[in-house]
Amino acid sequence: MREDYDPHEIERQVQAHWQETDAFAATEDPGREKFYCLSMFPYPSGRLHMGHVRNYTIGDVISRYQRMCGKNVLQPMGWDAFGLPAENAAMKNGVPPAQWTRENIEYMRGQLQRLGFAYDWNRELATCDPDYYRWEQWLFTRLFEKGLVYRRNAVVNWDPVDQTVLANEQVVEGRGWRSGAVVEQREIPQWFLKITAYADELLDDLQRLEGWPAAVRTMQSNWIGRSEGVEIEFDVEGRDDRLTVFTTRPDTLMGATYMALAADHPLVKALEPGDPDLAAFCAECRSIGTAEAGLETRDKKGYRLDLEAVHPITGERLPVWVANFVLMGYGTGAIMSVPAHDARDWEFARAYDLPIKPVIAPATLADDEVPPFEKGGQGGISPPDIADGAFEERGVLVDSGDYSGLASEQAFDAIAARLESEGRGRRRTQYRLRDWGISRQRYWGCPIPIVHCDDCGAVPVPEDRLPVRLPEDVTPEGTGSPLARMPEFYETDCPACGKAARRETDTFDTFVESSWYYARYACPDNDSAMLDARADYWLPVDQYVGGVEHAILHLLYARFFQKLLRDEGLAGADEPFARLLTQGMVLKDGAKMSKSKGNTVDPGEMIEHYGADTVRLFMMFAAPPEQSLEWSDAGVEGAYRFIKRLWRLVQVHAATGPAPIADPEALDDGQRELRRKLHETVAKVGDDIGRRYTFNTAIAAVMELCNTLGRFQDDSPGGRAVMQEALEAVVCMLAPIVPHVCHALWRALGRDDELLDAPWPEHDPGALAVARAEIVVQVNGKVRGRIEVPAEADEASIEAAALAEPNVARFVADKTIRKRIVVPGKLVNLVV
RNA sequence: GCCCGGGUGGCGGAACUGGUAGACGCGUCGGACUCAAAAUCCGAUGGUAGAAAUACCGUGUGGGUUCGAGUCCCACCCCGGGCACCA
Repeated sequence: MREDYDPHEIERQVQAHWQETDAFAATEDPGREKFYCLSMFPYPSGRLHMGHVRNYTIGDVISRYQRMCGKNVLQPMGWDAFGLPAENAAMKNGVPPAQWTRENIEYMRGQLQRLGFAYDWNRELATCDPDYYRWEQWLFTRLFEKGLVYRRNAVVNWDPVDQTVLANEQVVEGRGWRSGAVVEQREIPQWFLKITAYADELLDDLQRLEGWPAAVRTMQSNWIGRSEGVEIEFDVEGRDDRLTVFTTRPDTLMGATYMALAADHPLVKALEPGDPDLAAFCAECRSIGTAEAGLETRDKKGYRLDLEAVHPITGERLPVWVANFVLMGYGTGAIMSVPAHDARDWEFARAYDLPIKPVIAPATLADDEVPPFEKGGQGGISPPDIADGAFEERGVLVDSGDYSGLASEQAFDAIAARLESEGRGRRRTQYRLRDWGISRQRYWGCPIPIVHCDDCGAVPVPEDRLPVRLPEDVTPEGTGSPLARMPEFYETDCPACGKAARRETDTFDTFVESSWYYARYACPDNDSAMLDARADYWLPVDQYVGGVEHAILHLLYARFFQKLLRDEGLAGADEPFARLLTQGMVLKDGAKMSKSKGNTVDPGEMIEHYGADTVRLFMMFAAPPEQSLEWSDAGVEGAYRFIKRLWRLVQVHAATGPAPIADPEALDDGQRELRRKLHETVAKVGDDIGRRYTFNTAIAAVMELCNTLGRFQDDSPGGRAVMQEALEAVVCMLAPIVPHVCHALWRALGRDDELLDAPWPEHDPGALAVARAEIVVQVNGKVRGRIEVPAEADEASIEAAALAEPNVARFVADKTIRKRIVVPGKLVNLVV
C-alpha cells in the first residue's frame, strides 16, 4: 500500500499525461479572463543554466497559480536565436552557426520539457527562422517609409589586425580579445531607429507602470534623462563658426572659465591636420573603444587649443581645450566648463591649473521670497567652500554682475531670456537617450532589408521580396563579415529602377528580435501578417519575468517597439508588459555562476539525481525571487526531504481509507485548532503567491503546516475529515511549485479531477477566530513579559494584566507610569 | 565616473504599514531505532554571564528622529547589476 517517493517515475507519468491531454495549449476565448505570463526567452547557448531554471520556475508557478484562479492562461516559450556566441562557436568548432544553434535548441527544449514547465509548445518560435524575421524586416521597411529610420556615421570598435568590428565585450582593456591589438574608434555608416522621437512617451508612461519595480522605473527614467536647459552659442576669436554648448545650469554661466571639446568635434577635426600634437592627443582619445564605462573612468586629460571663445555676457576670453571626457555622442560635443559648480570640470581645472570662479552660494529661497539684499549686491552672502570639490547645488548667485542676488531658478530664466533676445541661445529640452543604432557588421543576424543603388540611394526591399534570407551554410572565420564576401548574397538589382545594385550586408542588433517576440506568440503561425486579432486578445503581457540585467536596454526597446506596433495599427496596447518581476542571479560561493569561474551546477545532473520537483522547490524556497540566490547542495537535499515527508504524510492518511467531509460546527478543540492553522496558512499562502510573489515564505508556511499535520494524531471521523481537508489544500497550494508530485498525491487523496484546474483554496474566515491573544509587555521599549488576555479585552484590563505580570511589576516597581502605548492585540509599552 | 539595488545567527533567509529580531530550511550537537551504517524520527541551537529565573549585548560603520528603529533621516564603508555592439 505504501510506496516510496520515486520522482522519476512520477514525473515521467505525469508529463506523459499532460502531453496526451495537450494540457497547456492556449485558445483565445473572449468569454474568459486571459492571463499572459511570459518569461524572457533564452539564448540557445548549449544547455540550460541555473539562472534559466530559476527564471522559468518563477514564471511557471505564476502561470499555474493563475490557471487555478480560473484564468485562461498563455505561457509560451521560444528562442532568442541570433547572436555572437554562435559565431564564436563556429570559429572554434568549424560548425555553421545555424546548425550549432538548432542543435542547442533541440537539446534545451528537452531540458525545459523535463522540468515540466506548462508551456504551449504549439506556439514555439525561434528568431532565426525566416517566418519570424521576415516580419521584422517588413516592419523596418514600414518605419523607413515613415521616416523613423535613418543612416549616419557612427563609431565602432575596430580591430586593426583582425580587420573586424568588435563588440564592447570583445574589447579587453582597450585591446582586441583575439588579436591583442589596440582597438581604434572608426566611423562607419550605420542604421538608426528614432527612439528619441518617443522619448517623452517612454518617460511619461513609466508613471503608469504600477506593476513594475520602482528601481526599474527609476533606472529607465534616468536613462532617458530628460533635462531642461539652454543652448548657448559662444563666438570664437578670429573664426566665423560658433561653439554651441548645452547646459542645464545657465545660472552658472558667469562662472564659466574655459571651454572643452570632444576629440571628434568638427572644430577639432578641422585643426587636427595642422597640429601633429593635437592629432596625437585625439588618436589617444580614440584608442579606448566606445564603452561609456571606460571613457568615464579613465584619467581626465586635455589639450589646450590655440583658440579663445568669447563669453556671451562678459565678453571675457575663455581658453578652449580638447578633453577626453567630453563625448561627441552626447549633446553638442562641446561644454562650457564651470569648475566651481561641476565636479568633473573642477577636477579638470585642478589638473591643468585653470581658474575656478564660484558664482553660486549655498542659500535657499522659497519661490515667492524676495532676496534679502539689493539686486546686484552680495547681501553679505559668502561664496561656497570649493577647496575640496565643486558646489553643485542650486543657491543664490554671487559675483555675477547684474545677476548677483538672484536665486538659481530666477537666474536661469533671466540669463536664458537675455541670450534668446540676443540670438545667442535658446531654451531646449535635451535627452540623455540616444537613437538606437541597429546595424551590426556580423553574419549571424537578421539581414537589414535594404538595397543600395547608385542612382536611387538606399531602397527598402518591397514586401513581395521578403524575407531577405540569411544564407545558412556559412562558417565565419573572425575577420570581417562573411556576407560582405558573398556576391551571391549582395549582388542584386535595385527594386526601384532595376539596375544592378548592392544589398546591405549588415544585420540587425539582436535586441530588435527580442523587442517584439512577446507579441508574435499570439499568432506565430500567421504567414500573411505580422500580428492579427489574437494579439489584441492576449496583449499586453500580464506578467513578464526575467533578469534584472535587462532592466534598461531590452525592456526599453520592447516598450519602444510596442508603441511602434501600436502606431502601425498592429496592436492596441500602449505598453507591452503590465507587470514585471526582475529576478535575481543564481550565485555559488557568493559569485555569479559562470563557466569562467568554474562554479556552475548543471541543472541536468540535479534533475537526474533528485527529479524536477526538488530542483523547482529549492529554487523557489531558497530566496525571494528578486534577490540573488545562493546555491546550496545541502539546501537541495532539504527540499528533497520535505517532498518525501509530504509523500509519506499523504500515504499514511490515504491508507486509512476515504475520509468524511469536515463539518466545522462539529469539531473538538484540537480539530478546530488544526483547522484554524490550516486556514491561516491558506490565507497567507494565497497572499504570498498571489500578491507578494514571495514564494519562499509561502513554502515556509506550508512546511510549518505540514509539521503540525505530522504531529496531529486523531483517527476519529472528525479528525480524519480535517486531515483530508488540510492535505487537499496543501496539495493545491504546492501544485504550482511541485506539480508532478502534487498530481500523484491528488490521486492518492482519492481525487480523480484534474489538479491543474482545481480551484485555488480560499480560506474560511470563520475558522480563523481566536479566543485569547498573547500581548507583549514592554517597559521603556524593552520586552519584559508576555500576557495572555481574552481576544476582546479592553485597554484597561490589558494594562491591569500587564502590571500583574511579575517581571513587568519588578521593572515598574514604584516608579510613575508617564505614558502607556497600547497596540491592540499585540503590545503594551509602559514608559516610567 | 554615473544610474539602480543589497548588507540580519555557522549558512540561505523571515520580520509585509515604525511595534516580540532570527519564522522556515540547512548545518552542528544530543537522543531514539539499528549488530553497524544509511535513511527516518525526537530534542537543543544568536553571543556573553548564570544551575535557573533572568540580565546585558546584538541587524555593515558612525550619528540622529521616536515611547519604541533591521524598518525612517544624514554621513560613510563594502558587495552586486547596468552604462547603449554580451545576452
